[in-house]
Amino acid sequence: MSAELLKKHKIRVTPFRIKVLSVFKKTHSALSLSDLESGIGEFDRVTLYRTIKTFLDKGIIHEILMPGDIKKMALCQDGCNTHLHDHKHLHFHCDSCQETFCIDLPAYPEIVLDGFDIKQIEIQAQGVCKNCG
Amino acid sequence: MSAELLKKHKIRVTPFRIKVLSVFKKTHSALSLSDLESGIGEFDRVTLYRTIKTFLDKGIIHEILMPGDIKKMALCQDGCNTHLHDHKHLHFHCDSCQETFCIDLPAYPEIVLDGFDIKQIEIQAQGVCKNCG
DNA sequence: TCATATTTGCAATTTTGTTGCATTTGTTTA
DNA sequence: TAAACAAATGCAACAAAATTGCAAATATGA
Repeated sequence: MSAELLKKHKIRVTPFRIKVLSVFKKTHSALSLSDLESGIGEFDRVTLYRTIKTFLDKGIIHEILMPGDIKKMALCQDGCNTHLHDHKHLHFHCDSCQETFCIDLPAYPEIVLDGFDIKQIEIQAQGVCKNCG
Repeated sequence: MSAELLKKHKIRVTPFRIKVLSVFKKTHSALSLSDLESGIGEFDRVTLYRTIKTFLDKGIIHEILMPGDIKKMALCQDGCNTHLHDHKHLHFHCDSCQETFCIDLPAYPEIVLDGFDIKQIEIQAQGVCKNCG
């Protein structure tokens, strides 16, 4: 339940935040800013910006940036919080339906670069998704 | 030489484009929009936007989007053109010096997802680079 | 060198994001 | 359950970033 999620991250439960979360929960793919805007209905732009910022800071949602200036957001996994975003999944963008999905990977690829200390790896994939293929 | 690069992609050789390319060639890391702006000196913003758009379209440069809303650009490999961007490298962002590098990989990870037709994979890594580590 | 399509630079406009502040609301605790 | 207080909201004003249309300038091929 959305209220629990907010409490877990120690921020207040407000109608607007519940509304935003409900838009995220309604879909299984990641949302762009305009997806959110149209999903919410009437809203104040400033409040939405601040809500998104808070959700990002608290580890409630994460940003997904894909080639072609595509910027989306999706709900985080349970383990995420303000300081740690640990997503053992890749982000897949379908060139056909334009949707972006978070897909869990059984084994996350290991990459070693001599001299570099790699702290985090993100994988972005593009192609045709299960529904469109 | 920069003029050759423009000719190869069938666009006109102009002082402004040469200037922009020279900024790219001067550095080994990827450039943000403001890096470019300060590298060029005096310029018209509209012309810069259009030049970037043209270079992206023609496959002369590619965009790199990293977590934290970091957006940079870098010169493409030889093989790139309007329709195909084939980068067998990963993008590494150093949390210390804030620079972003394209790093060639000897072996690019193979990823298979049941039902999905993966056409392209991009890997973004974060951590501490060779120079800072 | 000329003709022509491309590119540039400017002005105006639109879109996107930010700041400050007064009001409202959620939560804690007595 | 009421009061107290911090957090969140909504509005207005502002600032920054990006886009459009168009006239003038320029690169290129004949």
